[in-house]
Amino acid sequence: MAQKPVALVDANNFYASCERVFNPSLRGKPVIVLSNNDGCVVARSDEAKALGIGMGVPVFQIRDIIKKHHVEAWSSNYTLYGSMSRRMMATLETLAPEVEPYSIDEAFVWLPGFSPAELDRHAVKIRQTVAMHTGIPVSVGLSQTKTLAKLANHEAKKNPVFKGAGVCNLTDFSQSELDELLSNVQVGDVWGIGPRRTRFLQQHGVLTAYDLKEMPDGWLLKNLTVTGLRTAWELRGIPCLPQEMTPPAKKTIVTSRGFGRLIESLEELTEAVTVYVSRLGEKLRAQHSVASRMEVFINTSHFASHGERYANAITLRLPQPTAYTPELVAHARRGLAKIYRPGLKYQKAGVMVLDLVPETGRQLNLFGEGEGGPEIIERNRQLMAAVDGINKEMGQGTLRLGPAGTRQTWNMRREKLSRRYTTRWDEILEITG
DNA sequence: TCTGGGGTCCTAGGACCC
DNA sequence: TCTGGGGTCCTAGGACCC
Repeated sequence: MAQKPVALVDANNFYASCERVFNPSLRGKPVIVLSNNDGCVVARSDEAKALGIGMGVPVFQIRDIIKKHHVEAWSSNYTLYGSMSRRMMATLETLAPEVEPYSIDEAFVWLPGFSPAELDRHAVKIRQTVAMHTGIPVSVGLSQTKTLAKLANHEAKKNPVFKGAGVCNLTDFSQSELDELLSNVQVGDVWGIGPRRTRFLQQHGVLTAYDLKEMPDGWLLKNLTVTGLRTAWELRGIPCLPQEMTPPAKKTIVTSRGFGRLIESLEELTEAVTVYVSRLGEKLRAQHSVASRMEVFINTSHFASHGERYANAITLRLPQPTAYTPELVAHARRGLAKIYRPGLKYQKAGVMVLDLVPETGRQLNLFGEGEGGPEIIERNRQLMAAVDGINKEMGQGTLRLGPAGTRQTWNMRREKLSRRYTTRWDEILEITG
């Protein structure tokens, strides 16, 4: 039976490419994008990779390279990247009926009924159209399963045979040609095989994707659980991973940040947690969910050479499922006060909501007292909808709860932030002649 | 001085029940 | 020495992904 070909379309060096789209002077130069607080490298242009700058390295360790080679180091600008991602996905939607966005910079695209030759042409068209509409370069990998499409995409980026075209189409490979290619792929480069399993597999003589594919099912199940077994089947061309056209609602949502400087007082921690909970409430309401449980966590620095190390978390069961920010804030503050210890220098705080249920499906506490009443819940829901609407239109944080504080001197460092070219009128690209 | 943030799935083990 | 057999629910931790 003929299977449905799937393409993995993945942007090249996405964040660095986004910065270049609006700042052409960065083209041809080594560019890196930094994590929050300008801590680590999270994206690198090809030129930066060629300088030996690794993924995830702390910036302070590569100061010399940055200076010597005039590396352009930019703070991450997720507002910009999110907007560029939506443009990219919208473009893909025009090129194929079945698109599954997988992460901010990649999507699975199903192309039912295409012959291998048509797939080649369509992959080229995808690359050209995305480049034309967004300015972002992408690579395309094609095969019969998601895992093989991922692997093909990796080949399109790394293997000299495919790199020039930026496309690797495995759909017309014979089994022996495919085996040949798989035996040149390190087992650790297979999607789903992380550092831990790579080490384990190598110890057992399983060195390549081909070796993994050929292992007996019983051995795979016993040593790599059912997830490893699925990976091997996918390498054999048997789809085991579902096609998810509409993203399922999230089951947990987290908002957490490291601070721009260490903070000690409960007042400032409370201020930060209040801001995070407000953001969390927005995310929760955006997917029309309410939360039944909440976790609050704080910690000091892992790396502090002085000062005591401390990390703690508390889980609260909410009296009834809610997405009403003032209620979430009240619970978060209560939890924070319980785990706060004075005299420590805190580096990070975060809030998570768990056991999310659909807003419409919640159990209303019909006979509960006061704040639980259905009319009040409905009024609060409308209030939040109004606040979210205003913030969406006027910019995040335009309207917020008073006690969140306005100084926020603990906010993260972003020393070299590009403008929000695509989402803010006052920061739109200017053409000067 | 300086080390990201946000998710999912799977399994094992304990508490508790009949 | 030996000490039921299920079943459910919950949590913690591991492993992986971007």
